[in-house]
Amino acid sequence: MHSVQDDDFVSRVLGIVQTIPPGRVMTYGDVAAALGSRAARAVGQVMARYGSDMPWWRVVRAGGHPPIKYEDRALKHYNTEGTPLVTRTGTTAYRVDYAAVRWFPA
DNA sequence: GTCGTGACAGTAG
DNA sequence: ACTACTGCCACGA
Repeated sequence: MHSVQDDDFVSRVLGIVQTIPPGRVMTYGDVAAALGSRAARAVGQVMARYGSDMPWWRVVRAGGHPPIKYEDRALKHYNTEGTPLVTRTGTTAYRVDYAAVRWFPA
């Protein structure tokens, strides 16, 4: 029978994002890989359009950085959820402790 | 069916 | 650390 999230790429991406537990993160590439695709960019597009209603901050780039235009907002969420961050003194940007919080859907 | 776009990834300088 | 270029895939016009 048909699962709800098998309809389109969009629904599947959203489904994956919602499975990411608090304090954990996944890269765009990993989300795409979880779908069996390499469309990391397409995942970003979906988030930009439909991510408004979901924990988009739990999806980060390969380097561990959140979306470039939303780093401020993401930081607030990380701080709230207790997501381990790695900061370098003298650098403006931070990154999540990717190795420690990396999550892959079961 | 073609073109342009993008909350990306990886490599090179 | 940074920017620049290329490759990749899905979507809208």
